[in-house]
Amino acid sequence: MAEVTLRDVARASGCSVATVSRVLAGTRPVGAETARTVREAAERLGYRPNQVARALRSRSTGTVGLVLPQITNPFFPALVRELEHALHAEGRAVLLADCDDDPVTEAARIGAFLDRQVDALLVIPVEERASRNAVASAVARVPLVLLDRGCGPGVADSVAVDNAAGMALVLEHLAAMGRRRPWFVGAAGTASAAVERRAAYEAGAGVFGPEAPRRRELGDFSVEWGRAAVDRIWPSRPDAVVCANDLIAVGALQRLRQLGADVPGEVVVTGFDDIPLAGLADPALTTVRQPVAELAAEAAWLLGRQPTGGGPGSRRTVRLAPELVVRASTGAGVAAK
Amino acid sequence: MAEVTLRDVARASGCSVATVSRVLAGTRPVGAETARTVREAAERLGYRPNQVARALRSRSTGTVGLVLPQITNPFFPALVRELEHALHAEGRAVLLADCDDDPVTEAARIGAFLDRQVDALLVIPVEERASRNAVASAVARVPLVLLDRGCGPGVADSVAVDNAAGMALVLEHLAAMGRRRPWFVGAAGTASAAVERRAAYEAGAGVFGPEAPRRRELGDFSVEWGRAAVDRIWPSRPDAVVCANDLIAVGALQRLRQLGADVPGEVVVTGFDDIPLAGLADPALTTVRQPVAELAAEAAWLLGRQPTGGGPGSRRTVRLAPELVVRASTGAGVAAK
DNA sequence: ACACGCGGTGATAACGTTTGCCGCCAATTC
DNA sequence: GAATTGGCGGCAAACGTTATCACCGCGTGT
Repeated sequence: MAEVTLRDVARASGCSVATVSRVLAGTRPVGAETARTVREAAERLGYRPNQVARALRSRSTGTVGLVLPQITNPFFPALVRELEHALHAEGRAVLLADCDDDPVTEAARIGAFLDRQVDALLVIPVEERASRNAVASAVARVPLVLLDRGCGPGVADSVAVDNAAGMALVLEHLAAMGRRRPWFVGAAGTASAAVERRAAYEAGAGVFGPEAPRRRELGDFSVEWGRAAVDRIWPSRPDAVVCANDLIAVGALQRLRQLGADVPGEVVVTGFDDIPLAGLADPALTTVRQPVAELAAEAAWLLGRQPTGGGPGSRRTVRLAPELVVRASTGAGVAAK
Repeated sequence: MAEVTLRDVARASGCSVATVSRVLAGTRPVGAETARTVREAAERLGYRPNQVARALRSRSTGTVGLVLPQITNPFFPALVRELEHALHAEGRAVLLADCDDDPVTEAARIGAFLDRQVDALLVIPVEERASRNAVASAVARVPLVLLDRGCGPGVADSVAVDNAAGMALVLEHLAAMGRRRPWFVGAAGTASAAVERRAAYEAGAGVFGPEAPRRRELGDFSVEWGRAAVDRIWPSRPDAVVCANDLIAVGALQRLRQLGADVPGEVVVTGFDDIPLAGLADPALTTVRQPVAELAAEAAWLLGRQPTGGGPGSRRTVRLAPELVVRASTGAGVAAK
C-alpha cells in the first residue's frame, strides 16, 4: 500500500530499473516480450511514476505558474478556465497565484514559482511599470508570456486583445446608429488596457466632431466609478456613454436609470470585455467580446515554442481581434418593442 | 548565471554541503562564525534552494491541489482567493484544477495531483455520488478536506456553510416583514447545497401555513432557471420568492420586472451566497452571505491538522454560520422612498 | 571467417537536497 | 592528568527517476 517504485516493478518483472523506465517512458526501443511483462507488472502493482523524482532528474516539472492580479476580477475566471484546460491538455499542471493587485506580492509569487522550478510562467501583470522588474528578471530564467496586459516594450512576449480595434468597432456602431455626442468613461493609470482603450477612443472619436475626443472622464475599472462618472457627465447630455470596461458600464447603466434616463432611447451605453455580468444587466449591455479561448490557446502555444531565457532579440506581440456584441443597451430589439 | 546549488555555496564558504544545508534550514545548531560565512556566501551567489530536490528528499512538496467544479461559477473566485492566501501564508503553493462540472475529469485531475505528490487536497466535489469514489481513494493517500459541498457521510472531513441556518434566517426575515405566501425556487439534484437548502425551506416554511412547504419549483442553479421558474409560479401570486442561490434570484428578479411586478412592494425576492452580482442587481438582492474567508481559513487549518491517510474513524464536519444581508429586494430603504 | 553494426539489456552515475552517523576538538569533571 | 562530555562539522547514503556507457549476441557485408 505504500509507494510502488520502479525498483518494485523491476523486481516483479525480473528485469532492471533501466528497462522498466524505458518501456514505460517509451524512450528507446525494447523487446516486445519484455515490454509486455513489464507493463503487466506495472499494472498489477499499480505503479504510478513519481513526478517529483522525474522532475528532479529531467529538469522539467511539467508545471506552469499562472500569476494574476485578482481572481475576483470577473474577467479572469473565464480566462483561467481556458488556460487551465489548454495547459492540462499538454500535460502541464497549473500553479495559481493571486496577487491582490499588489506588485510586491506579485514579485514574491513569481520568485516562489521560480524556486519551485516551474517550466514556464503566464503573467497578467498588475501594473505596467511596477511589474516590469519582476517580469524582466523572470524572463531570463524561464519561458514567459504576458497576458491581457502589457509590461513595457520588449520585456516579454505578450498576447492580448486588440483594444484599438475593439474601440473602433464600438465607435463605428455608434456612428451607424446615428449618435452624435458620445462621452468616454475610462480608467486613469498605466495599465495597458486603460491606456490603449482611451487612446483608441481619442483617435476614433474625431468623426463625431472636433470636440468629441476631449469628452472623457477618467477613474478606475469599477462599478462605483461608473456611477460617479455619470453624475459628472449627465448634465451635458451625452447621447452615448462609451465605457472602458463592463464594470464601469454596469455602474453607468444603474445610475442613468436612477436618474430617469431612457436607455437606449435617450442615451446608449457600451462596455468592454463581455463578462458574464454584461448579458445580465438591464438593459443587457452592448460590449466588445474578448476571444478568451483563443487568447488562452495562443498563450499556451507561445509558451511551448519559446526558448528558455531567450535573448531580448525576438519578442512577439500577438493581438487578437475582438467581436462586437450588440445588445439592448444600444437599442437591439428596440424596434420590436 | 546557471543554477547555484548547495555545493557551490559550500565551496565558496569553505565548508561542507551538510553544514550549508543545516545553517540555511536552521535544522541543527551551528557555529555562529560559520553560519555568518555561509549566509554571506549564499547571499552573494544568490542561492535559491531547489524545491524539487527538497521535495524528493523530504517527501513533502509544500503543494496542495485545489479541485473545483467550475471556476466560472461566480461563487468560487472569492473562495479561491481566500484559499490561495491562507495556504500561501503557510508557505504552500496551490495547484488548480477546473473540472468542467464533470466527475470523470474530476477523478482524472485528482489522480494527476496525487502523481505530483501534492501534500494535501482541497476538493469541492462536482456531485454527491459521482465524486465519491475518487475522493474516497484519494483520502487514503493524503489529507483531504471537502469544501462547500459534501460527498456522502464519513467519506472525508468537510467544511461548509450551515445551509439550514441560512435558510432559516431568510424565512424568519420574511415572516418579520409580514409575508404570507412564499414560494421556493430551488435546484433538483443531489448536490448538498441543493438538498440542504430545499430541506431547510420545507422544514421552516410551516409557519406560513400548512401548504407553504409544498410551494416549490426545482430546476438548476442558473439565471435561466430563475426566469423560467417565475413564469411558472407568478400566476399563483406569491408575495415572496425564496431562491436557492443568487443566480436563480437574479433571473427571477429580471423576469418579475419584465412582467411588471413591483419588487419589493408586491413580491420580495431573496437569494443565497452573496456573490458580487447580488449587490449589483436591481433592486439589490437580499441574500445570505457565506463567510468565505472563514470557510477558507477553517479548511486550511483542518488540512494542516490532519493525519495522512487517516482511518475512517474521526471525520470532522464543520458548519459555519452565515449572515443575512438585507437589501432592496426585500424592501430595505423602501420606507425612505 | 572476420569485422562491423545494431537491437536489446543491465550497471551505475547523476539530479540537489536532507539526515543519520561518526569523528574531532575543546571544555568540563573526577 | 586522564576520561567524559557535548558542541560542530564532514562523509555518505538515501529519495525515485532518467541518461550514459558498456556489454552481449546475432545478423550482414566483404
